[in-house]
This record gives sequence, structure tokens and C-alpha cells, in this order.
Amino acid sequence: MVRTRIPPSPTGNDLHIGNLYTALINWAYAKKNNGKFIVRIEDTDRARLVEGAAQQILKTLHAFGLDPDEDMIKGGPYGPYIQSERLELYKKYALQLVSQGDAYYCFCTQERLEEVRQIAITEKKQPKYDRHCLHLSAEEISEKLEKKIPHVIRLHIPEGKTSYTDLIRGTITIENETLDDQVLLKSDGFPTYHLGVVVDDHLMEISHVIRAEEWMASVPKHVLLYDFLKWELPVFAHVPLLRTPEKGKISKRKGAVWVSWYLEEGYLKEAILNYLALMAWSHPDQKEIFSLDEYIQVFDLKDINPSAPIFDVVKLTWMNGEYIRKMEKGKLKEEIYKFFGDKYPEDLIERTLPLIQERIKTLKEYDEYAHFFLEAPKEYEIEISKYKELFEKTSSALTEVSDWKAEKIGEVMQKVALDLGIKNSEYFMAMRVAITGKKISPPLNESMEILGKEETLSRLRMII
RNA sequence: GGCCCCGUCGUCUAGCGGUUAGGACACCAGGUUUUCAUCCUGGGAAUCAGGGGUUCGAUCCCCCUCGGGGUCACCA
Repeated sequence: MVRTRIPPSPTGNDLHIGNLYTALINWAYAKKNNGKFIVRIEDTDRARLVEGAAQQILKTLHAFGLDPDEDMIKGGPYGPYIQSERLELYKKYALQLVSQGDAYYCFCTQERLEEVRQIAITEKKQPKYDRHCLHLSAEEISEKLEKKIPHVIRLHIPEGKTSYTDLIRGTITIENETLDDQVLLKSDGFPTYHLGVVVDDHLMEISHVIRAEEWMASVPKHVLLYDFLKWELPVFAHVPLLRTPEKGKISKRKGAVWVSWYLEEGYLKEAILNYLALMAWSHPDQKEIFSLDEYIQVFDLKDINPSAPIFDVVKLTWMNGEYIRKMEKGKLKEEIYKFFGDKYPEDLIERTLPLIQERIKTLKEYDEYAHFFLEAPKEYEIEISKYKELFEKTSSALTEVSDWKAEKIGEVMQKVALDLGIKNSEYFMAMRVAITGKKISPPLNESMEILGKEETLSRLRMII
């Protein structure tokens, strides 16, 4: 049984785009193999905890159609799915490790640790815990425990080397001496990530640990833990980190990290997922646009590239445009309506959509084309005062039109242009700006039809 | 800096010992068009990071160098 998982920590306001990427892969791999996709909330960092963040993450996942089979709300046979409710478990295994000699109590203060670290840094050595508490006698330990001196439990890294096999990167071996005696259980009784993931991934029978590359360095510690606990190793697959155009890791400092940002900019969820799927992976037929269902069919973990791709918003934008153009009218109308709240009435969107659909690449851009339907222009992109005569003539010609249809409106205007001896391009540009305020707009005749005779004429009168 | 990962057009990528190194985005030129966009046609763009091997033959296998990234917390 394939069981994958993502372990988000509820420390941000929303899902990070990189998290969505690994979520997609974990979800797809589980679906492809008729397995289960689990979301386990890792809320062990009490200092950075953000209220409601866990719910928000689940909500976002749901919005993208990446619903977990088991999570803290839905529940499941391996719950609880939030680490703060599993504290006894971590403690139990931490204690077991201590009794086996694979972990030990440490009573060092933060100050002392900082001192040790600083010394190491000035000596240009690896900042590592100096094992000050490793050789405490049983009496000393129980005495300190008795006195309730704050303490942590540290992993006792043995000598030798540790290796593991990564599905995407092959076998990786490292010398244990480069490893630090990692804290497993913090003084507040919460586990660190390392203890938490290992215990939970095992207890929840996770078969494939698929996560970002940034975790690779800590895998050996986890492998040691599995080994000490005599647990079977899951399959590891470290997917590349998404990078910014500046080549760095997509950081929280730079704007485009949160999934909500993309949604606010008018990107479609399907397009975001499709684009993400193409990061470090490609469709066997080199297709660029495909559905989630198709993705599940053809996707395989082994085909993921190890090198870190740059997340390019320009290509995402192109893809978004493709999705918008292919989208069924009713669905698009709904998306746009929701996107703008109540700003645009549904029937207006419906009528203008045929003119605008193929012109926009994001939902947000709809406003640039449709805004003039809502209100008359307040300013004009070109100087229109010199076209007074043109507007007067057009206005009176249009006044005579009884059948207010685009085609008819066009004919009448063509004739005015001809009578005036003015080039079509110039004539229509003047009219376009007069009606919409802009040099770029949806097709004029149709726009005027939608605007209505009265409103159109009133806009002309305004500038005569 | 130590350790680890990675390295094909600007970007995303195909390639899996013998290819005119292919596609997509972006860009440029042209066509359609009452603007813009769509659509169509064409173009430039990777000495496959560099240098050594292995081989009849390397983008592909091995080594070194260089470059980029990640990681070195009682954060995940």
C-alpha cells in the first residue's frame, strides 16, 4: 500500500508554493498507485505557531483538489494527525532510545551552547555539540532530573558512516562525524522535526517520503533513528527545490511565495498545478497542457529530474492564458464573478466575455478590458479634442440607428469615416478612445452594442 | 568554510554511446485584424560548464576543476 504524506507546519499564513509542489507530487503518486495521501500537521514549534494556519492549509489543498485521505479534520485510522496531540508517543520512543544508549539527556543551557558554537566558529570548526552531557553518571542524571533542571534528549551519533538510497538521486553516503548530536526532544516536551517525522512516518505507515531537497542533509539522522528503533525504512525521494529567477530558494521575503498571491493575481488553480507538474518533470509526449487526471496516469516519481528548476511566472502566465481561452464560458464567468466580488454583474460578464476571453491571461486582467462598461472614462489616452467634428457627425449618424446591433453600428461608422475622408484606423482609434478611454479595448462595435445606444451617445455628447 | 546535491538555448525541458541536439515559454520578422489579443508562417538562440580519460565513436560512462544550490538550531 502506497502511503504518502506532507507535513506542513502551521507557521505561515498560507501554503507556500513549494509546499503546493510537493503536495501535488505526493498526492499524484498516491492516487496513481491507489494509495493514500495524508496531511500531518507538525505544530511542534510553539514559538512560531500561527493560529488557524493548519485549517487554512487544509482549505487551500481542498481548493486545489488535492484532498487528503487522512488529516486532522477528516481523521483516519492512524490519528491524531497533529503532532501536539501525540506528545506521549515521542516521549516514549525518546526514552527508549535513552535506555538503549542511543540517545542521552542534556542539561546544557542555551547560553553554554551558544558559547560552544561561537568558539567553534572562531576556530573555523564545525559548530557541533561538544557532548558535555554524554558522560554524566546515572546518579548525576537522576539528581538533575529530580531537581527538574530543564533538559533535552539528544541523539547519540555513533561512529562510522550512514548511507541511504534516494529514488531520484541514487545512493548517498556520509560520514557520521559530520553529524551533530541532534536534539530529539526539546525541553518543552515537544519533539524536534527529526524525532517527529520518523516516529510518525513509521506509525502512520508512510511508504514513500517525498519531500524537498532541503531535507536531504538530515536524512542520515533519520536513518540512524530507524535503525535504532529497528523500523523499516520508507522509500526516500527528494524532489528539487523550486528557485526564483535570481536562482535562490523561493524565500518568504520575496513576494511570490504564497499560493494566495497567485490566486489574488488571477491565476487559475488548474493552471498553477499544470505548471507545477512541469517543474523537473515532463510529459512523455512532451505535452505542456494536460489535466490532473492525465497527470496521474503518466506521472512517475522516477522521472523527476534532480536539478532545481526556476519557477518562471512568465510561462505560468502563458499557460494561464491557454486555460482561460479553453475554459467553458459558464465556468469562466463564474471565476471572474467570484474574483471581483460584486464589482461586475454576472450578466455583464456573460455578455462581454466573448469579446474578452481570448484577450486576457489572468482573471485580474478582465478589469482592464471591461472597466469602461461600468463607468464612462474619466480620462482619455489620446488627445481627442481635435476630433470634435468627427464625434458630432458620428453622434448624429448613430442617433438615427434604430437597430442597435454591432454590425449596423459598424456600417454607420464606416460611412461617417468615408464622408469625412479620414482613414479607418484613425477614425476608429478616436472613437475607441472616446468610448472606452483607452487605446486598447475589446472590439468597438460589439462593445458599443453592449453599452447600449443611450450610454454610447451620452459618452459622445460628453466630449462634443 | 565542512558536508551533500546539481550542471543541455535567457527559462522549462527531450535526449538514455552513433541525432542536422528536438519541443515549449520568451524574443524577433511577416501574414490575418478598425486597437489589442487570438490564430498562421518563418527566424535567431545550447562549442550539451571546462579539462582529462574509457570507447571505433561521447550530451550520454569515469575522474578532476569550475559554477550554482542546499544544509550545518531546543525551526520545520
